[in-house]
Parts: sequence; structure tokens; C-alpha cells
Amino acid sequence: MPELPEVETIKNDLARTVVGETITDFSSNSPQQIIPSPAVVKKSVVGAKITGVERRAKLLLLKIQPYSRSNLYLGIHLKMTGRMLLRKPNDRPDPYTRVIITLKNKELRFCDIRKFGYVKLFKDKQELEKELNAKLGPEPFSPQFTVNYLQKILSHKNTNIKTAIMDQSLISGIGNIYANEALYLAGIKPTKKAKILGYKEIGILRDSIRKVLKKSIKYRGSSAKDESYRDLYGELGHYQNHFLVYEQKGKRCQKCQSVIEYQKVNGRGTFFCPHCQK
DNA sequence: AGTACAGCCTGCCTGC
DNA sequence: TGCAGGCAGGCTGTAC
Repeated sequence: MPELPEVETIKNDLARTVVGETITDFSSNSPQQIIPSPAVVKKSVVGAKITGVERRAKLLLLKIQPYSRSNLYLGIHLKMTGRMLLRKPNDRPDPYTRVIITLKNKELRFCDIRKFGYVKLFKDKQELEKELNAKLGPEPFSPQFTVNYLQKILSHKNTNIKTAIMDQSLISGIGNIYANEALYLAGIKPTKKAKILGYKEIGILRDSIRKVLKKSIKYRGSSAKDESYRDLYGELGHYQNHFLVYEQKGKRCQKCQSVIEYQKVNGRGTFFCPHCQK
């Protein structure tokens, strides 16, 4: 499932392949995934130029400059099974293609088995930032993501630490895979109450989050068992070959050789070492 | 207000 | 073999 490292990988590849391209067509066979509607988005973006690609949390952002008007943004959320694929117009169709953004001699295809993802038009930067800042906490690599910040928000959280770090309004970009991995690296049990973590422990957690995300970006993200994540070219990521606990139930902990356990935490599959994580 | 959880959606896996 | 039912989970809306 695409989280911060996966979206970052797609963003970086898009930045070097489609910036400067003009959009010649926009079509969708899944109107429920297009906000406000396929017709409005089509009218807004056709003839306009892609001038940049950004990422905020797990949202991919295409910056679009129409002729003689201010920048628009197309926000693309891949949710669970979404893919953004760069193809040529005559390439064979990809299964579950929901949206095609046509460029000159290129196509951006948004494919999504479960239809959880969406493409949303933002009229300008102001509208975009207003919405995103209202519901998203700081980026893990931003200067705002300090130990003091983390301590402040966790100290009055009445839930477990895993649920807390996956809460996008507290920290943005962390999903189930990297929550599992970061907590293992930090030696913290996923079910531990967020508010009882100490300052030192929070510092280690903050560093672990950054370390795990950074390493995954280096490996172009994770394509877990179901391989739902693919990069812009349809290729698998590689971080799954470096999972420490995620999908490692029954295997041995690399640090202490204990058997990795599995349990549900707030409805989410959770992997941990019963010995290393306290 | 803050936390928990159903619902969205569909392919895959399990068990009968 | 075939089919029903459960499972996966990011995020939103609703309920407590």
C-alpha cells in the first residue's frame, strides 16, 4: 500500500518525466473517484501544462498551469491499491485503469482495483493548503517534526502508540507498514499507551521513523505480499526485502531470535518482537 | 472533544 | 470444484 516512501518515489520519477508536458485529454470511467466530476476536471486541465510535481503526506500533487490563469493542483490519492503508471498511448491496456491523463506521446494512467483512491481538483494553492493544513500534521522530514512536538501531542493521547503515529493529523505519511517497522526499530510495543512514553523513548521513536522512511525511499518503497504497489514504470519496490517485522510473523527477530508475533491493533495487522519491544 | 469503528471496494484465500 | 464468507486497510463519516 502506498505510504510516504512510495508516493515520494512516484513523485520523483514524475518530476523528471512529465514536467513541461501539456495535457491533451483527461478521461475517466469511474466518476465516483473524480472530484468534483470528470467533466469539470477535464475542462480545467486540458490544454494546460504540468509545471511541477509535489507530495504532501500520501497525496501526490500535479501542479498545472492553464493558459493565462493561476496554477491548479490535481491531488491524487492512491489509498490501498492505486497505481500511477506512465505509458505510451499504444501500450497494452492496464487492468483497472480508472483515469487516463493524456500527454503528447505519453499517458498517465491511474489504476485502482478497489476504487478507494481519488483524483481531486484544487482551484489554487490557497484552497489546497487550506484543506491539507486543516487535516495533516507535519511531514516527518520537516523541521517541525521535533521531539518536543511529538512529546507534546503524545502526552495527552489516550490511545496506543501505533494508532497515534498513524494518525495523519499528528504526523503525515506513516501507514501500517512503516508504523510497524519504526516501532520495532525504536523498541516500543505497538500497544503501549502513547501518553506514557518518556522523552528519551520519543526521541528514539522520532529518529526511527525518519530512518525507516529514508531507507524505504532509497529502496523505492515496499511492494508487500500482495504487490499492490508498483512504481511509475510498473516495477516493484525493494524495501519488502528489508522488512524487520512487517509480514514476518513466525520468523525470528534479527536482534534476539524471538519469534515475531502478530495481533490486531485497532483493526490493523500488527507485527512485533515480544522481547525487543517493551 | 476525543476515541472507536463501520463503510467504501474487490481480489484472494480458506473452509465446507 | 464451486461458492460463501472473511480478510486486507487509508480515510471519512457517524456513534458513543
